[in-house]
Amino acid sequence: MQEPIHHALEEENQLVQIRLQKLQRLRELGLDPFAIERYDITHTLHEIHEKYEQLEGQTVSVAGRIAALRKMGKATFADLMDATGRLQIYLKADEQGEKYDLIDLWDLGDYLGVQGFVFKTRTGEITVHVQAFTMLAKAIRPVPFPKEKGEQRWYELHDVEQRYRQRYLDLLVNPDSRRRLIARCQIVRAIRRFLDERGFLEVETPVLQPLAGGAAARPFVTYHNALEREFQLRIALELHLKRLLIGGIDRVYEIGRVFRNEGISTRHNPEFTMLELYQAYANLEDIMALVEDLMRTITQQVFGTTVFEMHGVRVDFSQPWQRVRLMDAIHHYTGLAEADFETLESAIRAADKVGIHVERKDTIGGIIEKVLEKCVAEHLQQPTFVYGFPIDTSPLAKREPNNPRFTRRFEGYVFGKEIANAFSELNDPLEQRARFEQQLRLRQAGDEEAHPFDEDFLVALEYGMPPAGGLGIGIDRLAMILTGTDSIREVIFFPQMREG
RNA sequence: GAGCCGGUAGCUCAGUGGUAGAGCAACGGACUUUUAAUCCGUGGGUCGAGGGUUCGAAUCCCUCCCGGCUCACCA
Repeated sequence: MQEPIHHALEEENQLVQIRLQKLQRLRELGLDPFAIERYDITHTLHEIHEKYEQLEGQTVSVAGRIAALRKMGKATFADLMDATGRLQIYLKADEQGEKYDLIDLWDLGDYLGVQGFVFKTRTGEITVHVQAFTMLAKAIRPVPFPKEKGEQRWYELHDVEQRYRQRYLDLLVNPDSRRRLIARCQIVRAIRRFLDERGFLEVETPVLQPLAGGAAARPFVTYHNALEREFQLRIALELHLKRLLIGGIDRVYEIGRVFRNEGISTRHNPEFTMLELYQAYANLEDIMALVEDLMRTITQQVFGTTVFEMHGVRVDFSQPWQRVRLMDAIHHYTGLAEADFETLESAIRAADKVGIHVERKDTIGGIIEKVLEKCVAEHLQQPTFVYGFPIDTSPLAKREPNNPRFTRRFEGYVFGKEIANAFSELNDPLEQRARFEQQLRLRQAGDEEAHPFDEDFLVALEYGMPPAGGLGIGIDRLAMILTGTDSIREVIFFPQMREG
């Protein structure tokens, strides 16, 4: 059953009723704000501040939402807000005549276009002295603008649930949220610019796939009516981008949404954004250098600094990253030696020593990665590449030539959190087939999240893939780290919520 | 999925068995360079939903819904 549709008009809410009456009054006066289609502005609100020296005394036209309103008898001050900032406006009763009474029909949140001259009040605030004004749209629900003084705010919209469900209000009234979410978009833009300048081609690959591969995760399943078959939503970008590498696009990337049918938490949203890139003729060390360069460049571009701080830890992305072999890191932080992970039995005993519960489906590599997550990751506060991942959890990476139980794969850690995953990509079709077969055995043994066997991809590989380095970066987690937040929901405009 | 915490006015929050409150916002009034404007006054509530205990429930009990945190899951 669908819920009955609620119209604001039907609401008992007194605050809404009052605003509707004001709207009605405006309409009776022939000033219907919703009849307005355009309003010519000469400057953004920020530009008035920025170019004050030239604009002083000049007539300008600006528009924005009323974010504060201070009526003091026959003089009125209001703050307008647009995407670029805020600006005070000033009106005098004797200049406005009977139009001055229209101010009584204004509410916080209404859109106003004004024309007037720029001046400074005696307290020094840059202000537009309004000669003519037009309401451009009305808010018929109260917009919870807080009281502000400088950086201080009172009665801010705090309720996390409301902030996520009604993100538009959060953006409007919480400058921190606005900055954080915009920063995320700028990070993506900076990454694109960085890769484009280096000759990478941005592509789009299918979201609907017969078999979602390229990662270990449970997919969402959907159904195509005309084809009368199920499809899965992609869980990674990898296998299609490699097909493009095979097709001769030597530097390729995609920034796209992937979907994993798993739990929701402060670090997990069922749909999230991945960057994956592939560079022909490059190896793991090239990708490390690329990550260092990428992080140095985008932090400088977006934040104007390469220095970041979180929970009291300072990192500087202008510096080279540390490089440590995974098994060495485990030895360093747990005392466990590589030899302790030779067999499944010994690996289980080793995990037990450091208090890690091992599940039936876990492989040696799975156990090693658990040790990494539980015992090592938290120590990797400074930017660090951990390399040499176990083969059974890295079915798409080349083997280390001298140590075939491990692969040419690294993960990048910052502030104890993984933000990058890269390999020298496995391009041997025979070995790839064997690795998929191994994954198939894991799946048959009950590991729902083992990599699926993708015959179509193997066929492509058999036509020849160049040696290549590949990289995956979780954009959301990168944004979390660079904006200093612990919740993925703070860097996603509309995070997944239960139906409320 | 488990544990803990929370849901009261538009917003932020008090209120642990006895007539639902405060600040801000709203409304009315005063005020022609204010800026958390100020001053005087007024209205505003399905206390998340349902059930129970009780003379009496925002408050105690049960069930459910929604959210947060932690854990589990999730490379």
